[in-house]
Amino acid sequence: MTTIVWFRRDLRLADHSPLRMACERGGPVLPLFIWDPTRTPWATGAASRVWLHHSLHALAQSLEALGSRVLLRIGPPEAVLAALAEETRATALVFNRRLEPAERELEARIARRLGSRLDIETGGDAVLIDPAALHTAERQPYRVFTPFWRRLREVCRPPSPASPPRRLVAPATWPAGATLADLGLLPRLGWDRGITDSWQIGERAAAQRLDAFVADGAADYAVQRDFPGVDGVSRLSPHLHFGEVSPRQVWHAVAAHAAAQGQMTVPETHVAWLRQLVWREFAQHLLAHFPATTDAPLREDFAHFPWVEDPDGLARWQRGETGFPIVDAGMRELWHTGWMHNRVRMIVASFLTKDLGVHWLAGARWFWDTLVDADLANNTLGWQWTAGCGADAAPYFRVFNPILQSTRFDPEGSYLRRWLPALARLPAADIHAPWQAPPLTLAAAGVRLGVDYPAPMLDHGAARTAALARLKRAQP
DNA sequence: TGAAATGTTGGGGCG
DNA sequence: ACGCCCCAACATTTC
Repeated sequence: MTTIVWFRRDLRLADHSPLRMACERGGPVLPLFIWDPTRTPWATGAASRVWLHHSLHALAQSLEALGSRVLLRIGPPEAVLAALAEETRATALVFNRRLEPAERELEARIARRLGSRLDIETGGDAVLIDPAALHTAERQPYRVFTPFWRRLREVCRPPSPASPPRRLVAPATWPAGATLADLGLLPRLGWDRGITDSWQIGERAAAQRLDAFVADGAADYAVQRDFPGVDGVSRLSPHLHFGEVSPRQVWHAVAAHAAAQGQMTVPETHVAWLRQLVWREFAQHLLAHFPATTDAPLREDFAHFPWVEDPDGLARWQRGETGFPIVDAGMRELWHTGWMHNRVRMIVASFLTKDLGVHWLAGARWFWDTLVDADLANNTLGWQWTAGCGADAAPYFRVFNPILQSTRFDPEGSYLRRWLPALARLPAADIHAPWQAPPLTLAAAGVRLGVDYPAPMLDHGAARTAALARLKRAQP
């Protein structure tokens, strides 16, 4: 009668459909997490592994508080599940579906291999609304965000989140499993301090962050969200990626906040933030409909685009040594914390794909390895959007000016100073483009260009012209 | 969720 | 007083 609950990117107990299904079936519940080190492509990146380690630790503690555990196993999921079903004489398997191409193929293999032996039931907690349930009047998938958003607001009525189970029936005997350390998720060299210092990981921390932001931060989100030097965004993305909180819970937290203030609808102040949650939804739907876009451009006219081969440029971008402060600050924030403000993500992505002309996949792979919120759907959408080859993509001529963006969105230079201490003593007027600062100002601030901080690696005006020429040629 | 080039307007300095 | 020019501010077009 045992039901296996296979945890994937849904590392929480509240509002967890498979867990609820398992409880309703009665009988023992066997929570399971599988780590597959052989997994390719888009194997979990290094920063994400750090997060995963701590999130699994938190999940294990929560389950222990319910008199249960999480069983850890290592290997290809279909083999692990088959062996475990055999060992435990389990009768059912429940899990949440995922929308990434490799995960959907995996689910299909599991259904073929185990469907006759196990009662398999799945949940769709990864999204607010199933991709098949939201389409244009011509029954096509949406490729443009705004109509997607409008339609979703009309039809999407996600059910109220479920409470976590109060207790779980444990199996009579626990099968042998791996320890968390056996998974080898933490790096040998201790570079993960920046991540663990920057984040509280796990379901409880996610709930606290959500509650705090809905109560205090969301009202100012529309105006604050573009300023990376201001604490104006929720930073919920890694929690959402690992399913420490579900999109449904976010949706309802906003609605509940409105109701508590006597409003029937979502307050206008919070709409801008929900809109971002729906960008995540849009990305998931796009990936479900266009699975090849993780590695190939959605727009066919980009199939043979002349990307520039520039390993040195790529390396300088990765290390935050381009000489453009806003770009370097972003790349250093990423390296240190595993996260980057979204405005700055757009700026650095534009710099890589337009100024340097480097293939968007190189950027996508770097983000994949270094972001704690690395999410295949979001990452694919974001990079293709910036490069101009994706859904609802930026028009080819949209090239961010890193100096202008910096002056506009970090006018005092507070973000730059935080991540580029070498420039901290420069006045606001000179910090965005230090190579244009008067020599006396540089000297007074203790900045020797090329020594304390790099000289700019290129001329943005010339790079922009070259990018426009490349891009214009690629247009249909 | 862009930026630069180009066009237009109107206030103010100045001869 | 008047016309001229400059240029900031804003609008429009173009890439």
